[in-house]
Amino acid sequence: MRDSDARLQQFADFLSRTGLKTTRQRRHIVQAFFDAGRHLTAEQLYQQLQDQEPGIGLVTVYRTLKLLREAGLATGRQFGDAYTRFDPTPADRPHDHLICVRCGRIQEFEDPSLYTLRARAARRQGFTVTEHRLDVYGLCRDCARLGKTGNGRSQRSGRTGRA
Amino acid sequence: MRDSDARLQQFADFLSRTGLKTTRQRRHIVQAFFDAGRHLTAEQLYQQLQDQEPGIGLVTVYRTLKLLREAGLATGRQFGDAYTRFDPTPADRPHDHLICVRCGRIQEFEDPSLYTLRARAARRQGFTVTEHRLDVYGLCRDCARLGKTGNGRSQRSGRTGRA
DNA sequence: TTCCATGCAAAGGGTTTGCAGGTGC
DNA sequence: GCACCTGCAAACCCTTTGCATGGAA
Repeated sequence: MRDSDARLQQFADFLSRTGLKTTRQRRHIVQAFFDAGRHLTAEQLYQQLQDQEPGIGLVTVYRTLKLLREAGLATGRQFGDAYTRFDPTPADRPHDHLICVRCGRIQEFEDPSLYTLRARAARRQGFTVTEHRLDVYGLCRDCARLGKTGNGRSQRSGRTGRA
Repeated sequence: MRDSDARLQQFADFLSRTGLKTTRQRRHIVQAFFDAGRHLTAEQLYQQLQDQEPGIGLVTVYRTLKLLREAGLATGRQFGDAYTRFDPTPADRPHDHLICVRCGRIQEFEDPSLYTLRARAARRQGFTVTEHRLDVYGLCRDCARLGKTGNGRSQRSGRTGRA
């Protein structure tokens, strides 16, 4: 049984629990979402679906992703560009991101000591932590190498670029 | 001499260096920006300017903030909502944020060990770090207290809320 | 006097919503 | 059969851009 089948079941449970319905489109979207890679935008997921099940609207993809978030099965993130990117949760352990500012590549990492750090910061200011988001920007190995051999500039697109 | 005067001078230098002009509007916007608090949206800065110097357009505020970023004097950040928020840089030491998911309050903190952490994560994957962004979400002291006495729900507005 | 800057209105662009017809349950 | 769902088009909303007028150097 594929991993996505278990997730699909969880989502179905959420739907019936909430009085909503399990439709053909929702099944396809959720399955594609959990089978797909990480950090997908709604648009990318939509494109991917077109190949296997044309006729599913982008709007329905957005609506289903919203439900997935409400069900606690997906997380939305925003990096430098205009898009919201989605990750399955808690598919794996929580993780943070290294983002290459040149090619846009996104890699993940995990560091338990971050939990100590965030708890310490929060305690000092009377905060109660529920979650965090750490994005580390820089150059990936390949782009750093290119930089040394004197190559060009960023290839990113974002509308509201960072700093 | 106000802190903002020094910054204003830096900005003026940037402008002339780049072949751009120091205008009345830019002076007002930059001064207001450096005199104001942190994490302001373009809209908030615009509102603040209306009081002291009506007739400055929101568009000009956006354009000036963009120049400030290019000059390295401002940084844009995006938290959960749809807005880009701006901070003077490098006014103080770099810092990260605690965001109350209930009332939207934003507090700052700084933890040097984060630099060790991010360097370690990057090294493992061959990344070269240039900067990072850590947002910790939770409840501020006041909202946590309200929560215990059984009060209502979030007051945030965001269009593309997180997870 | 020459560009650059401003302000208005309109366009961009990702995401959400209204509505008429379709479909789980 | 009653809600809920879908897909289209249109609306939203923050941000950017086009254009004609105004202003710095």
